[in-house]
Amino acid sequence: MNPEMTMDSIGNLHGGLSHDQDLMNSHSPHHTRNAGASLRLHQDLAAASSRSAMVSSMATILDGAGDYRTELSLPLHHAMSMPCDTSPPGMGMNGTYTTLTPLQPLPPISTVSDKFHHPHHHHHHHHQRLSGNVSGSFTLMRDERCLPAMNNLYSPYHKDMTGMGQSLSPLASSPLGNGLGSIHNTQQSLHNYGTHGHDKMLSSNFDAHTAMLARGDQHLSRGLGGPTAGMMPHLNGMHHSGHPGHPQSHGPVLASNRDRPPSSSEQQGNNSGQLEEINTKEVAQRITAELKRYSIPQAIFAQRVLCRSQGTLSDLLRNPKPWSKLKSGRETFRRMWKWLQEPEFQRMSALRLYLSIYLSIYLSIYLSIYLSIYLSIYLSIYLSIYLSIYLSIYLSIYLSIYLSIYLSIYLSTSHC
DNA sequence: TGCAAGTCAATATA
DNA sequence: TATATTGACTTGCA
Repeated sequence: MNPEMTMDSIGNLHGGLSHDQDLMNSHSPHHTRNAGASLRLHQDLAAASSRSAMVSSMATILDGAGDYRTELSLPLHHAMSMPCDTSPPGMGMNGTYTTLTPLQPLPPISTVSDKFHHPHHHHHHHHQRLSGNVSGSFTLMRDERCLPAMNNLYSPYHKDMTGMGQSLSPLASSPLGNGLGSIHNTQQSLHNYGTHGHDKMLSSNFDAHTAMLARGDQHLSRGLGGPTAGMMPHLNGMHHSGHPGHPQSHGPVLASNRDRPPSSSEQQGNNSGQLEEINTKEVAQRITAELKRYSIPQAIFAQRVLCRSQGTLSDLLRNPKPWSKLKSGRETFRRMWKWLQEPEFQRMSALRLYLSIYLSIYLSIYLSIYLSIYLSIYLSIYLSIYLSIYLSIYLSIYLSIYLSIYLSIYLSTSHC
């Protein structure tokens, strides 16, 4: 895996944003039910956009997938089962609970802080994005979309994060520009390829990849801070948090905690402190919107991307805790965030691969059962008919012969 | 040892 | 059928 390729999106974590603390604080610690109006906005925007071929095929696949929930634990392809099977003694293996067992500890994002101001990184990150966003990430996702791979994404984190925020952060102009802007742009792009009603997964795959190639300039412009750079969520505003024209209070996904006193736990965990904090509410809203947009069931996303249960994901999406209150749960939000940063085709390819494997297993099982039942019924009917005809003919011949002989003998004797 | 965080699986609900 | 809720459990920390 090419570390730089995988980190292009992560690098976008650095932007001129701040944490929308008011929104975060509006949540009760655990079960405040206020998915609320802002989420509705995302959903409305999602509904306004026509679906791409990828979307329709995803929905088709998912609709036809049947009871995938019961199949999620099947030992599928190694790449698919790896996320949760490779966990140390945890819930999936021995029945005991282990918090975050599938998750490997990530190097703190903040650990890149020492490189952050390095002018060298600042000048070179454009090239890194060029290679990573187009080809590198593709290679990654085809083969290692599982969570360990995702975790591995974070090891090059340190290197590629550097300097990202400097060029990107000024582009972050609005919260919608972060998340929904991305959604809209990509949606429109994909729509150009998906207006012919593709029903098959393969065609969808092709379209998605074609669209990705066609959108290469778009991705590049994202990385280079072009007009579409607002698509990328803002990251911590280490360098541009003070931009006068870009207030930070409009829902950044990532925000700097520079302005707030670091908690004791953060001081313990990171010498440099946690430089960026994910706007969990924003991430939750965007994930919700994306899942709805692509008709991705929570169960699939939770299992495949987060290695969590559907209930956990649902709770996190509906009741995101403020970043400052999260502990190990930050990892889950990081994964959501990372997923959001990936190009659509990467997201979908992972899920699609998963579904295709599932469908193959499902169909094989279904066909085997169907054929066995069909053949048994067919054979039973065939044999019954065959035997009945055979027996009737045999008996009739046997009886006729027997009777004729018997009658001839009887008549001969009686005549005498 | 108690508490909070995080998660799961079962169940309820839309 | 997908999503929301809930109780029970593990883990980590003070």
